[in-house]
Amino acid sequence: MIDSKEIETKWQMRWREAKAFEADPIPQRPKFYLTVPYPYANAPMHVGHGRTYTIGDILARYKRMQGYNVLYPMAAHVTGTPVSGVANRIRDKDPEVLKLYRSNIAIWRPKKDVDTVLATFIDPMAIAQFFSSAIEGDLRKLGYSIDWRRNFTTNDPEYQAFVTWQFNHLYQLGYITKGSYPVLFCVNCGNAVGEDDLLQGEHAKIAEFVAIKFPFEDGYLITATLRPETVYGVTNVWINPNTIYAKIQVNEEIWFVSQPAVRKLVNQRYHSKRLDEIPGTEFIGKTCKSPIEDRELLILPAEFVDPENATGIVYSVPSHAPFDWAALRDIQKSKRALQGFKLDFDAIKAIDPISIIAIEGYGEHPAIELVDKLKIKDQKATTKLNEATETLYRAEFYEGIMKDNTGPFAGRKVSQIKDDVISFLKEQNRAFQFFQPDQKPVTCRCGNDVVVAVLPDQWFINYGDPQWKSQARKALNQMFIFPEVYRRLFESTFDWLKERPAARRRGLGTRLPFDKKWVIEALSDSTIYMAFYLLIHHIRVNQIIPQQLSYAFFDYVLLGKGDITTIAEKSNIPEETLVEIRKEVEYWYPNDLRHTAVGHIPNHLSFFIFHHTAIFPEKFWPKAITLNEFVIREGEKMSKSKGNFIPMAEIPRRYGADLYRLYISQIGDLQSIVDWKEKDVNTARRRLNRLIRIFSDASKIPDTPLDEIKLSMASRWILSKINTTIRDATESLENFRFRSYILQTFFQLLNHVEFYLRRVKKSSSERNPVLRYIVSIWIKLLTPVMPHLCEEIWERLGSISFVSLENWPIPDEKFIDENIEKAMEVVTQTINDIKEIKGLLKDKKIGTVHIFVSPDWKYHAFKKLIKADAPPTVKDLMPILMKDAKLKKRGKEINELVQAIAKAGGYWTFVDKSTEKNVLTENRDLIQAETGLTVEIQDGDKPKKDPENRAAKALPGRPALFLE
RNA sequence: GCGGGGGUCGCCGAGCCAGGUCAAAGGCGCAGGCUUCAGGAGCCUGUCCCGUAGGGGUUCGUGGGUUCGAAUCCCACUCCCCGCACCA
Repeated sequence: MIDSKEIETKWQMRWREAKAFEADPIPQRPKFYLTVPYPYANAPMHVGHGRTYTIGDILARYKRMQGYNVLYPMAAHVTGTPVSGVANRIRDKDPEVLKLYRSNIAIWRPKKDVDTVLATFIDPMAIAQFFSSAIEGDLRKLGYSIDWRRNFTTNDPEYQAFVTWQFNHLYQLGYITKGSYPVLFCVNCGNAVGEDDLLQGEHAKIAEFVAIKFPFEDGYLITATLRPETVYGVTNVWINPNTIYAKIQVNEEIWFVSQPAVRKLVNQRYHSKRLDEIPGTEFIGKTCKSPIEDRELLILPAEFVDPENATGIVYSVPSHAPFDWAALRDIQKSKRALQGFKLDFDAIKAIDPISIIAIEGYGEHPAIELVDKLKIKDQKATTKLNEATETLYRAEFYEGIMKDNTGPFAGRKVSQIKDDVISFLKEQNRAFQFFQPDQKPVTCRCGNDVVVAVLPDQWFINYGDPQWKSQARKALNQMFIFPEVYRRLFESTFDWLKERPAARRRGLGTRLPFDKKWVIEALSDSTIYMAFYLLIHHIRVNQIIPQQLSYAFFDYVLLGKGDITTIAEKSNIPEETLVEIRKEVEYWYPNDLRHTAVGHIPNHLSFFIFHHTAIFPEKFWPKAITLNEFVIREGEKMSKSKGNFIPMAEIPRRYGADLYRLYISQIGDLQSIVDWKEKDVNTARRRLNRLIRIFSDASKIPDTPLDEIKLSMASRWILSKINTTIRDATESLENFRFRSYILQTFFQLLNHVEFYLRRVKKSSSERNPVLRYIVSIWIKLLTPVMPHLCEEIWERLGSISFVSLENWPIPDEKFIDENIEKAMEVVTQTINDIKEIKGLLKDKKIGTVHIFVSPDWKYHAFKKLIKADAPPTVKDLMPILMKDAKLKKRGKEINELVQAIAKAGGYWTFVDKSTEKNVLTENRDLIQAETGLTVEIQDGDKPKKDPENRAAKALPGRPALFLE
């Protein structure tokens, strides 16, 4: 028997010792350069991650067997905040993180060593190194044919030199821009915060308000809104009487805002001097001016105004804002609400809502309608008011049209003028952008509230550059994308891609060469790294230090630019070395295929294309992308916290690499999200065990040439099957149909071979040689999926080479016999028919089945019809046969025949008469065994026994039956 | 909302691009049988409904349409999932 764990280790060692997958340029051989994403090295990978790598490896191995020189490299991504975040939290002794990382380390290390390793994790690079090498071990144990010499991490100084070079290029090309940018920010930590840094509100986004200035006394009331277009409908301003406001000086202006808003403004680059504190009540009853039409507006009290929200001052648009209407109605209704304020009740009663947006389905004042409809009592009914606000906002934004009283915007759709309104107001110095988190509370891990800060000198990569974009589109159009449905996703991504912030103030990574305060962000440093795999082992072998990796070095080796003598002198790298590296690049590049996850389309893969077109000449642009969806487990997303996480490291022990590879690659089409089900893995395991049994039996059979043996129909059938399977499997793999490939080469072929072995007696002289022939081909077909088992059997069959490096099989045409395959289908179909009839006759005792092969003339008729290639309808087919004088006299029978074809909608499988008769006769035993009946095969033209006159009903491929 | 994808016989999931042999692969589950000391092991059979002759009926989100013929093509509707930018 075969111990899968043992053979996996054995062959992994052999491959390693023989450097079987270390790929160097071989000029006379065609190359295939395949990449998959490097994993992020801050956590263990799980069974789902291996889907992409397995599919990549199947392809790599297939291409290698097809004669390509294949390079399949791997590295580790460590850039950004995750790794450094973990290090920080371990340094801070965060108990949750300590626990998590203890269990992570325990996956690979004995219990006694865990704390020692954990102690090193205060250094981010220790984490990166640990996981990077752990992941390498995991991937090796799955038998991936990776060239590990080229492994690196993205924080290695050599890689940083490469990224530096790339960004210098982008900068020179003018693709790097600078501007201000709002981010979630923790004032206490003095840093931007990401999802990982948040204690509460981890999915918070930034909401963009428009602050609008309402002239008031010696300055402005600063209101804030999400709907600046409503400023035309303002009737008054709301102030919370129960809070204290601040009077501040910003530049040359005086602003009034709530106290919490002052801090927000500071973070958003509005530095202020605090002049005074003013109770809300002091504003009430005074007036301010509307920002654009210069109308007098009364300042009124409203409790719904939250000083913590936005600027703490709200302008009122009762016609379109439910809150405003509810509050206005409250004070118009009752004088009592105004007690303690110096307010003219009549003036308040005189306030009329101003309608400025027309919208179908609503009347003059939509907010009033909604407040009435939802039976909102007063301004304290926050839940209902929020609901009404959202409904109305949505409706007005997408369907609303500005009315005539809205100046330059009259007649236009709300959704289309929003930006124009903002710039219109800005031009008149009446507005500015104002940000805050879109939810509350949002707190940093340090415990402080998170605010929005505007960073003044953020660096962007400008994917919106029209020339760059059209280059990228050109590249995309030339690329092969599979599954093809995803091309549209690329196209729409390219459409909306614009400026993208490309650097941060923290985390691991490479510093921006032209502004060293900034660290290049994790997606931006991973766009053309496929090229780096071609350099790194040369850099190491030649002991080139990072300082030698100048701009000119990369320009020469990657782009072929510059004078080699000068570069060699300046960098102190010998000319021969430079030439060798350059040759490596010219040989392997471009990347022939990138296989990765669908989720990368809107970011990494798009950047991958953009950056290649920016940096490299067209001949180095990537050729193809294939994609797969992710993996869930028993219907749920896998995550460490849910406890439903199967670490990749456990695969060899729990399943074995070959079984894993088999299961994960056939579980679903690339474009489906697949579900890892333990039951299904087991099914695959059972099938695999059957295969192993057959393989190991076959490996004991001495090699005997097949041409010395007389072959039965059964043997000819299975020999044909294996050869047509080569053809079909090759076609499947050429078209990236991995699932079909495995169905054909594993599940179906296994069924066929078992069927064959059941039918051919052990003692028969043809059985063993045929089996051995089949297995010797079969191994090769399966090597890409289950390389360990196949190597083992290959060796046992007496070969000294690696089957991984053997040639992919080519179908042997002399064995392909479609007639026999079809004939067997006729047999199977006949068996099924007999079973069905037998089932229906369960009351009667049946002992014998008479099988009548169709009369001659019907085969002739069939051939005639097929040759005519007419639609399978009675009116099309009849004339064809009626033209034939011999057939014409069988008018009635012809009609029946044609009816049958028309009903079936075409022709079923059939063979010529003698084949049909032979195959039924040869398989008499089989039919008898399957049906439990004695089988009599008769010729429909001269039946010996046919009491019910069935022979005449037989059709080609569908013999008539009589059971008695 | 915008953009992308999808609703298939209990469940998962092929098929749809290239309409006919599709009651629609395969797996899981379920049922029956065999094997076994026993078994959550293995093997075989069945699994939309009806049927004492290989047949018939009704199905592929809903409603229309094109066609001799539609799960597959067209139109409308409906429901679900994902992405929308600093988490990689």
